[in-house]
Amino acid sequence: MDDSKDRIEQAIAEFARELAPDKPLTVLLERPRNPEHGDYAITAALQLAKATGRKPRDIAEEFIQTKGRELLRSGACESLSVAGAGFINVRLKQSSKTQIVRQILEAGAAFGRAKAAKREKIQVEFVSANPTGPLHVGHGRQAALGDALAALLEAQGHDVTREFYYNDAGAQIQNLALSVQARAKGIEPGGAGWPADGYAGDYIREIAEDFKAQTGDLDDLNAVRKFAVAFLRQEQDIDLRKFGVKFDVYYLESSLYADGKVDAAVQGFAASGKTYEKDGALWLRTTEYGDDKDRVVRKSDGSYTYFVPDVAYHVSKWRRGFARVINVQGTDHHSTVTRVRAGLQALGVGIPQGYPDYVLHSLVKVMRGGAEVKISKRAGSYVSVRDLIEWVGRDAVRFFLVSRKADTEFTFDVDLALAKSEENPVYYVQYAHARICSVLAQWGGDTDLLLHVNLDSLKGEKELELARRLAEFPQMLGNAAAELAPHAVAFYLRALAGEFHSYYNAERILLEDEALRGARLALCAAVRQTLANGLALLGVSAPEKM
RNA sequence: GCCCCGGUAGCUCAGUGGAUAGAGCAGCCCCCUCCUAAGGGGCAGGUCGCACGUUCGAUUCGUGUCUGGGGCGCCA
Repeated sequence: MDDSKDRIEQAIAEFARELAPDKPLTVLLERPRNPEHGDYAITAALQLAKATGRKPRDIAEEFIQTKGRELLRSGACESLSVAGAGFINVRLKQSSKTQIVRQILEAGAAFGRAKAAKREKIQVEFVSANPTGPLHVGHGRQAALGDALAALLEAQGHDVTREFYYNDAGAQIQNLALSVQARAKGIEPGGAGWPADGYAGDYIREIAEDFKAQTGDLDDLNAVRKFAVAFLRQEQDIDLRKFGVKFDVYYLESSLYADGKVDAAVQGFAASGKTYEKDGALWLRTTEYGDDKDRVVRKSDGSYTYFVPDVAYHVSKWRRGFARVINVQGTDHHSTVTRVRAGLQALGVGIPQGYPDYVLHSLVKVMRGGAEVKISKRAGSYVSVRDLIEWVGRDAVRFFLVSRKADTEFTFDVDLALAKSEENPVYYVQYAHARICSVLAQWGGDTDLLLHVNLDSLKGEKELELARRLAEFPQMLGNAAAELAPHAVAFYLRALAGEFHSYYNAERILLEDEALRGARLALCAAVRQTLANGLALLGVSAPEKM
C-alpha cells in the first residue's frame, strides 16, 4: 500500500499547525484540473496568507524549504514547485501512481469498498408506491436512486435494509375498489355511477375483467379491493424485478393500525402536553418544532389524519434499530419533511432531531420524437416504468435515471436512449468493459498472473492518467455515499470509460514486448474491474461482449 | 403572500472558494491492411440569470431581484 499521499497531507497539516495554530486548513490536497500542474496541488499557502499576514508565495517557498525537503528525501514525492498565486504543485513518483493497478487486481470486486469506521444499521425507503396503479417514471427514478444509494452505503460497510412502504389503508384504496367495481359493472370512466375521483387507466378494466373471469362477486367490495390490491402489487413486483430492484421489507400501513402503533402515537402526542382541541379536532403544536403551522391529529369526525400513521411508521423505524433512515421521495412530499420530524420530536422518545434523512427528487419529463410523452395507455395518464424498460431496456433506464442529481428536473430523452443507442452513455461505458474482456480473452492468459506483473513500464501520459483516475474510485464512492449522490458514480464511469477508449485507440495492448504487454494488460484488467464494480453499484450489467 | 429546489454551451446536464468553467447530444472536418468504429482525433460553441456584498480570490458563500418547478388541507 502506497502511503505517499498520507505522508504529504501529514506534512501540510504540521506545517499549518506551526504557522497558524488557530486556523486549521479545510483542504490539504487538491487535484488540479490541469494535469500539467502535477498530481496534486497544495493550497495551504493561499489559505494561510490571511492569518499570517504574509505573501502566499513566500509561505509556499518556506514549505518547500522545510517540510518539502523531508518529503523529497523520504521519497514521498518526486518534485514540488511554487506556481501561480502560491500553489504548490506536487508530482508523485511514477511507482506510487501505478501501484493502484495491483491493489485493484488484488481486491477484485471489493475494490472501492470501505471498512466503515462505525457500521451503522441504515434503512433506505424508496418507491413506496400505492397499490392503485402501475409504477410511473417518478417511481423509476426513485427505484434507480434508492437502490444505488443503498448499494453505495453497503459498499461503505453499513448494514442496509431496503424497504417499501405500502399505503394499503385509507381512501385511495377504497377509490381503487370502487373504480374496479364500476368497470366490472360496465360503467365507463365519467359515466353515470362512476365514482368521484375514480381511477380511469386502462389497467382498471384489466383488473375488472380478471376479477369477473374468476367469477368474483361484484357486490362484495371487500373481495374486489383485495383482488385489485393483490393484482397491482403483483404487477409492481414484476416491474421491480424487471428493473433489478429487490426489497428486504414490505411494510404495510394497515399493520400500524392493527398493531396499535397509530393509537400509541396519538397517546404519545397527548402525553407530551403539546396537543390542544380546536374546532372539534385535536391539534399538535408542531410549530414548536419548526413547522410553519400546527397539524391536526384527530379530525372532527374522529378519524386520524395521515400525519399520525406517518409518524407511527417512523417510530417503528427507530424502534427497529435503524440509526439512520433515508427516505427517497418526490419533491411533492417536501411538506411532510418538517412535519414528520416535528411529530417525532414532540413524542420525546429520544429520536434525534434530523431524523429521518430525505432525498427528494424532481419529477421526470419524458421526451420522445421531439415531444413530451404524457399519455400511457396502460397507466392512464403517465409513462410507466414498464413502458420505459420496453422502449430502451433496463440498463439504459437505470443508468439514465441515476445519472442526474436528485433535485434537478430531468428530461428523459427516449430518442437519445434508444434510437441513437450507439451514442448512448450507458453503452459507452459497457463497451469499454466489453472491449477489455475481448482483449484479455485474445491474450488468453491467466489473469491471476497479472497480479505479479512489473508495472514500471506504465509511463505513458494516458497510462498515468488512467492510473490516477482508478485511484480516485474509493474516495469518489465515499463522497457519493456521504452526499447521498449516486449520480457521481455514473459521471465517474463515463470519464473512466472515456479515458480508456482514448488509450485503447492510441496504444496497442497485445504487443510482442512481454514486459510492456503484461503491464498494459494489468492496467486494462484494473480498468475492467473498476468499471464492473461501479456498474454493479448502479444495477447496470457489465457485458463481456456487445 | 409564505416555504423549498433549480437557472452553467443550441439541447440534456456535471462541477468547484482558487490557476485557461467541463461532458454528452446536435453542427463541421479527419481516422478502420491494426486488440470490437457501440470507438478515436480535431474545430466551433459560455457576460456560469441579474445586481450588490463577504474574500487575497466568487460561477461556487450571503443578501436582494428576475425567472422556471414544487409545496403551502380536519387529502394521502
